[in-house]
Amino acid sequence: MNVNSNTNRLAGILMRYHKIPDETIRRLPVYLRGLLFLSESGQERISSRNLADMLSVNPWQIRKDFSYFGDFGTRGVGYNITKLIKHINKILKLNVVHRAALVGVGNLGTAVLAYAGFRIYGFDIAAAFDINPKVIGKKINNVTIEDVSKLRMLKKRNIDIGIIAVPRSAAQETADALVKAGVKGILNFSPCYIAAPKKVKVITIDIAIDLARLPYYMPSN
Amino acid sequence: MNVNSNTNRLAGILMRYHKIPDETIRRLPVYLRGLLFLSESGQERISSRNLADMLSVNPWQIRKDFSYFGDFGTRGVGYNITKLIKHINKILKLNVVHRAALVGVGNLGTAVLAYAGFRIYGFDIAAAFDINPKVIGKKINNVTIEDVSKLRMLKKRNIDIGIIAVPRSAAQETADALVKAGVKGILNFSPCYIAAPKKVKVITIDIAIDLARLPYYMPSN
DNA sequence: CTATGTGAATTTATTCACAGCA
DNA sequence: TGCTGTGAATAAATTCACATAG
Repeated sequence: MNVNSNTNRLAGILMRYHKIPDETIRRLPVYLRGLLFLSESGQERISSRNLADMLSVNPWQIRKDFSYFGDFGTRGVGYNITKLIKHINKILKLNVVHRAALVGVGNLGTAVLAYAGFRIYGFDIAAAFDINPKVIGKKINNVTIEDVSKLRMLKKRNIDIGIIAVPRSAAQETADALVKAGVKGILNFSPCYIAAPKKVKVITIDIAIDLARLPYYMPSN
Repeated sequence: MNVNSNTNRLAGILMRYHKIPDETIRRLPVYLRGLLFLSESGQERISSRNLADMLSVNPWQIRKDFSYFGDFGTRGVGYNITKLIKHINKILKLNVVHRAALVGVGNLGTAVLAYAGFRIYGFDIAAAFDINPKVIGKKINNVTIEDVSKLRMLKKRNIDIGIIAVPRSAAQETADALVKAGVKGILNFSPCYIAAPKKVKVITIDIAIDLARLPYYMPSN
């Protein structure tokens, strides 16, 4: 009993030590984007202050965020950009290519399929599905659109992420199918809550909801 | 001087009293979406618990959020849905129609223009601009695409929101043009920071950045 | 002398527990 | 009795200040 309670306490301390704030995880991709930009332009080092100015955030926020993972920088010098990119990629598990399947190739789906911005984070949209016979067989961005009934065994095809871009009424069943096919994460563009097993992470992006809080912050005259 | 300091203190107290957490503002559109859905299906009342279950959040979070604005509900009964919708719309300043101008009618821009989800919050994309002669003059969703050089005097056209869906390299100049034309808020889809005067609120949506934190939360096996 | 890394202080947000009203 | 509304308690995130390393 004493042993147990000690073990639990220890586990608690270790977990607490390793616990990364969600807000930090949310910011890491932003830092990464900036760092990749700097890397492309050939820069080798950067200080927290300069990176902060560039991204319009606070330097101490950046240092605090990085400090959760160990010593990335060199005191008096700054951060080595290449090294930092590698570190962040590893933390976010972006150091391996993630293959994704898109479901729903309408206006938004097409935009997603054509969007180049995913590649810098190591994402590859490797498959696309739709229910509309008119678009099935078509090729967009080197991806041939398949019948949605073929949506299974994604795990076998090395696909671990699903992207939902279907109408709201079909969103949940699409999610269910994706889970069944073995994806471990879902990016949902439908304006609704998606239920999924705990082991599958769902992130919902609702463009309208972000727009909806804009007027609140706009001056009235 | 004494008077001044008292006034300031009073203003401070009043402002503190009225200060709404940003996180609450972020959640209001989510509640609103759920309530609109309920309203459509004819329901009249709902309790914080039922709404919470529906949206997969906590009841006390909902009650706390609403409590910043006064008494919306009836103890022992719940909330009147219609009344609540009106209240939230007013808080978010969605009780007037907001006309928006879209700049950049590529894949993403087209999807935005075709997206019906904005309407429930009272948004109306009233104008669209592009630089490509091939699309200028075309009509999508009843909006005729204009030459981007015509992008000015949006205020005169009663447009107060700008939506940026151009390549990153043109994002900042587009924002500058929108500000000059008199918009008070900008929704930016370009993967970069946008500088704007303080009086203009900018909200950036970078789809890739949201996707980028998905693998972190996905189980490794 | 410069810029990181981190405990401590502060601020902000969430959760709880229950008084108070229908 | 049922459900809201809200102070108080807790937890989380941000900001600060400075010791520390190059």
